Amino acid sequence: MTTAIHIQTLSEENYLKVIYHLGKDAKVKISPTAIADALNNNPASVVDMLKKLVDKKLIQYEKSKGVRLTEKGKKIALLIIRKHRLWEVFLLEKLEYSWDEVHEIAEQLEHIHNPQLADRLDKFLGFPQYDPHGDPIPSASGEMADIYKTILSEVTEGKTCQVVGVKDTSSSFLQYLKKLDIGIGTKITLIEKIPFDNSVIVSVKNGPNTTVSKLFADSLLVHE
Amino acid sequence: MTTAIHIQTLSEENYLKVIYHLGKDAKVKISPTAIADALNNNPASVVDMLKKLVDKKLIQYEKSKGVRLTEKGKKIALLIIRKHRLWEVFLLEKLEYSWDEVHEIAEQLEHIHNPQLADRLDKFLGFPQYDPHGDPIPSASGEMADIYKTILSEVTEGKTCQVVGVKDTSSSFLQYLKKLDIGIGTKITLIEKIPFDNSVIVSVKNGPNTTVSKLFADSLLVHE
DNA sequence: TCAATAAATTAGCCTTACCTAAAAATATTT
DNA sequence: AAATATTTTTAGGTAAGGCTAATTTATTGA
Repeated sequence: MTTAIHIQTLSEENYLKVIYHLGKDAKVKISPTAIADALNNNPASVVDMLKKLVDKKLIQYEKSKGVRLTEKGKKIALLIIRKHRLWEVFLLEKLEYSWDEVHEIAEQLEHIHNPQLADRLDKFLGFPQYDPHGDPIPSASGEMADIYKTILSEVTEGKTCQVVGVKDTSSSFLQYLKKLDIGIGTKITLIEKIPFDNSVIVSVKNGPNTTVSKLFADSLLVHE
Repeated sequence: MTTAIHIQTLSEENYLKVIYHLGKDAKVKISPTAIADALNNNPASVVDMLKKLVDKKLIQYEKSKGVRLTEKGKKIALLIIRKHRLWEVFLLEKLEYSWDEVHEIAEQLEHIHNPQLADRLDKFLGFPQYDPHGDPIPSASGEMADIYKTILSEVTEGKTCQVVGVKDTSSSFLQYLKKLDIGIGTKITLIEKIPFDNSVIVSVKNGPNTTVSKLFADSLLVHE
């Protein structure tokens, strides 16, 4: 049976995406209010839309259990997230946008509909596993790798990690990164943590040791 | 004075684009009915929208003169056309879509908003001058080259031209093109036209002479 | 347990961008 | 110039997807 993914409206897609994300990072009940907060709109509007999504069999909704995506809804949500993250990689790597600019544009691009688009983009980009914020890109079949990213300051002494993103996108931080020659994919070895002020001694690209502050180490997202 | 290009709705952008195109290929009066035909909607709806566009100073409308774009409206229309054609190049060259698939996806992509997007895409693609249908890509400043494209059968004997697109996107035609090793940018020299059946003798990439039918020569778009 | 508070829902409105049907204005023919 | 046809415009309506305000239902905690 071919479960054709019918085209959703932009608004429906945003609801599915938000519901997916809310369901991810906590096993809590997903309420209309939570969705309204995430979408920056009104709970009353959410209730309307939830009815529509239930009718379309994209979600299940019982006051007791809150909102849950159906398999169909989850599939669509994951495809949107897949497209979002792939486009982010494209914008950063090919169009030279910066980390803090890609998200907003990807919010628009994720809604472009075409059956082959995600897979072709994926191939063109060389099947990236993570987006510029270090979040995993769902596979064509809708599987998503675990998120291993942490902040540099939590890496074990002696371990080498790879930069996947930043938590701070201020230009002063980004300029400092540039000065240290750190970008996405850069390998950093954590040499030692200094207990006194929690600063961290690292080696960038196996180069000479450098000391960075706790603030810095807290702002850099890495994969171990 | 910075004439900020305010964001238009998708619908407004489509009106501006259609009005631009209608104004291009004929010096005729652009009427609500003509616009309705082009957009596949109702003249009554068009009249509504024309009022809105007049209010926004994107068009001028007098029953006597019909609709005309203001400078502001023209600027926006050209930017949308620029994005459309750049995305078409991207889809064809980078994502390996075929000539007949790119238009529909570009119809969506042309509405992605970001101040730097068109220019960055342009640079990434190597500043292409024409899209896969042989239509000129407006420059960043909103200038558009003339359209020199014609069909192969109208090329002068002895002249060499370059393939810019196809008029027929049937798979039988596309397969035949593949067999003849003809793609976008391929150089073809028109050796001789046969009066009897209007077939045409050509040399592809300065290779051996081949004879193609009038139907074929009418279906291939080229630049002289 | 029962008030107090918070969340969910309903009811009624708004805007956008369409629609149809009818009326008004223009064009075209004869 | 009148009659006919065509366009344009007006009037009133619809579906999406928001909104506020009021009501109902749950939750909490005293």
